[in-house]
Amino acid sequence: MSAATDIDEEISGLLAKADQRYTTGRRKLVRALIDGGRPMTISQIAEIDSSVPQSSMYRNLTILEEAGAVTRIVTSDEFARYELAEHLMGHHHHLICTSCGDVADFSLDNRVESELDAALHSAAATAGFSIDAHRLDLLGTCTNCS
Amino acid sequence: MSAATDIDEEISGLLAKADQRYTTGRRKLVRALIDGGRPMTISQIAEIDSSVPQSSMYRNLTILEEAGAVTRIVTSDEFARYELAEHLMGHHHHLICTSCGDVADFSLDNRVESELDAALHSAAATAGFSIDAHRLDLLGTCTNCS
DNA sequence: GTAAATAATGAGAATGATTATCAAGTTCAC
DNA sequence: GTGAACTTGATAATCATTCTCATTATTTAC
Repeated sequence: MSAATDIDEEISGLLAKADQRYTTGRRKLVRALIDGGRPMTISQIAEIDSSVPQSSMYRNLTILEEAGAVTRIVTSDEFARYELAEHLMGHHHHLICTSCGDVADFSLDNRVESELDAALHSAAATAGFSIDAHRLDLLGTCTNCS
Repeated sequence: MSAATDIDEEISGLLAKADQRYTTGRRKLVRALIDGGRPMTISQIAEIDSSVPQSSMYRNLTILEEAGAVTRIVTSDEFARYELAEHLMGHHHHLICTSCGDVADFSLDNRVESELDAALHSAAATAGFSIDAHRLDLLGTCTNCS
């Protein structure tokens, strides 16, 4: 778990590599993502920092995603959600509430995670599929909704 | 793995329970999903059976989903995909090609699957989250694209 | 420093998958 | 067979997201 400053530095580097600047608007988005602490929709990010116009949010979240600093996730509802990329957050998974749509993070312990990885690699090999990442979500009901 | 006839019968029952008829158009959709053998977009289904108008596809796939016969899955591209529900297909996971967007099915062996389930239930319990299902996808490159 | 060059911003228009509408066609109950 | 209730399909409407472009901010060259 890095301090916010370290994250900023890393993102600054990622953007530089992509020939992009780490502007004030982009810093605000990153700050909001850190503060939110879970994958957030555009409007949830706006609730945290309403000073960033919507069109800039979309544009800059896309740029941050292309630079590898942010991940865009699509659940089952109609809104995309954004969170800091896995190498900034640590590997984790999502609890998706099918009632309110909200998403929270959780992780599995390393033993389970690596057994799973082994099984996934062997399954992928059989199918001739080359793995970049895996994605594991739980669908159910969160504390607020139950 | 049930024969097509058994699937039809089961779907007929699911629709009846939802006060819906198993009409010709809905049968065609189910047939196309069986024939496709993987989660398909609206236009991929139309390639298999072009006799069903687009508005009916959307409407009836939604009805089939509400009846529990079909699952709608959203990956990262802009098109939703549909497949037969898990209790008709068997529990499985998805290989999602980040290059062409296509999705294929695979399964893990039962030992891994039940260890995973145990780990997931304990993680969910900690978060006070009640699990309905889990969803595990591999992101990478399929044989066609590599 | 200053001015030209280049990039980022923000307001609003455009796009496109999906959903809603509604007149016409089907099916069911009696 | 008739009428009520449901389904269909063509088209219009919706709305998250993307694009456009004039304005503003930042960098670079001198």
